[in-house]
Amino acid sequence: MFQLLRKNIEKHIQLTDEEFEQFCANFRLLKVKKKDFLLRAGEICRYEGFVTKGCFKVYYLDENGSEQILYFATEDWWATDIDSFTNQVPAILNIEALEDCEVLCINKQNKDILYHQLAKVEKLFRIMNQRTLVSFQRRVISSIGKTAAQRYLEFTEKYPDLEERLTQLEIAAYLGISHEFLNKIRKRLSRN
Amino acid sequence: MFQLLRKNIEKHIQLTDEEFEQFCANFRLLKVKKKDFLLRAGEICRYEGFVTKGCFKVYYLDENGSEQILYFATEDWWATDIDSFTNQVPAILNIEALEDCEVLCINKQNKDILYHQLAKVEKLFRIMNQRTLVSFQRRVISSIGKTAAQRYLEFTEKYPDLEERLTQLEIAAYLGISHEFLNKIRKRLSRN
DNA sequence: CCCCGGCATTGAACTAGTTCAATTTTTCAC
DNA sequence: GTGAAAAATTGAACTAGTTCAATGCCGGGG
Repeated sequence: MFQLLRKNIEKHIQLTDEEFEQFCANFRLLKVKKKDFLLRAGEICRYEGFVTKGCFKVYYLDENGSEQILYFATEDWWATDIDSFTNQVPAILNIEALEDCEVLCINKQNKDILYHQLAKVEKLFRIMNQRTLVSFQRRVISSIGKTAAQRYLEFTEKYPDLEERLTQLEIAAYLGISHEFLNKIRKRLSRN
Repeated sequence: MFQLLRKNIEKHIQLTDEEFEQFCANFRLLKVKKKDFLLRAGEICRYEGFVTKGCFKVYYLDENGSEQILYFATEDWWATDIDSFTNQVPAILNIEALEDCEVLCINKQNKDILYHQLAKVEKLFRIMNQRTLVSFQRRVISSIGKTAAQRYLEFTEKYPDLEERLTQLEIAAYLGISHEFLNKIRKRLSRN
């Protein structure tokens, strides 16, 4: 559990055993049952979470009640409404468990403590934010420039494991198309 | 020129005069004429630039030769291909001047020096990345969930000054629609 | 001053994607 | 295991957005 977290952050910075101890001391393990929420839009986001088990959907719910899924957070992913968490303002995103989940959570206070105690942590999150930013920039490029079928193929190539784990409705809400149309795309593709 | 840069970074962190001197010493002013490129896809992005005059478009050029504009960088904006700049890999983005421009540029080496010399700089870019990330997340939500007309209205509300400065083609390439259709949206809206 | 290349405008025909509704299949709670 | 609910499948009618082509506009370089 914590080993997974360690591996995750050591992609970006190195920590001694003591430093990692100190790092972990600020997290606590939360269990979230399927269909329960880690965050609801309107609330202030209390946690930044590192998923160690299960899968969440992070999504925006529009005025018509339709979901736009920003990303899926499975094992080894972070999940939060960054704006709400860092600025302690009401969230616009929902974070809901698609399976029974376990998440290592840190709150704002503890994160600020970490930033003070360990200079490296500032760098860690700078790099993580940067990488996430790059992937969202690519997603914008895809969503404004590619067809639904192309975006679907990109999705399956990038996250082959996710496809089996999710329903057609969820994938459609991620791609920004109706689930009926996704069904037609799949049929078309399977006929080659 | 440097005052604009100072104001820009002091939204996020405070610097003493000496620190700011040190900060600035790593930048140099570049002039880029209309239609010239600050970066071309395929090259390695040499600079991270802070625009002090003019306007750039930062865009992806797809296999069919059509442009997807990621953002416009006018005065007080930063422009770069982050992935290419930080990891020194070939860029996928083009950065082209829409007007005669002036940019304060820092190269990778100098940026790394800054990260070492001034711990605050790490924080500065962590926060800047974070804010940019939030705005791209919102853009993804819009582009997968809203109609072209809604996205156009969002754009004009968010960047009222940009609308007059750009051509219809450029705005359309930002919204991810054809310029003909943007024209029809505008006509429809002006008839109320 | 004029001409020309790039931009805006418009309409017609088309295609991608949606909505609705009906039916089947799968899942899963009891 | 069974019944109910959620998800998948499919088709028909529709709408949003594209593509192409023709025409007009207009601003700046010679």
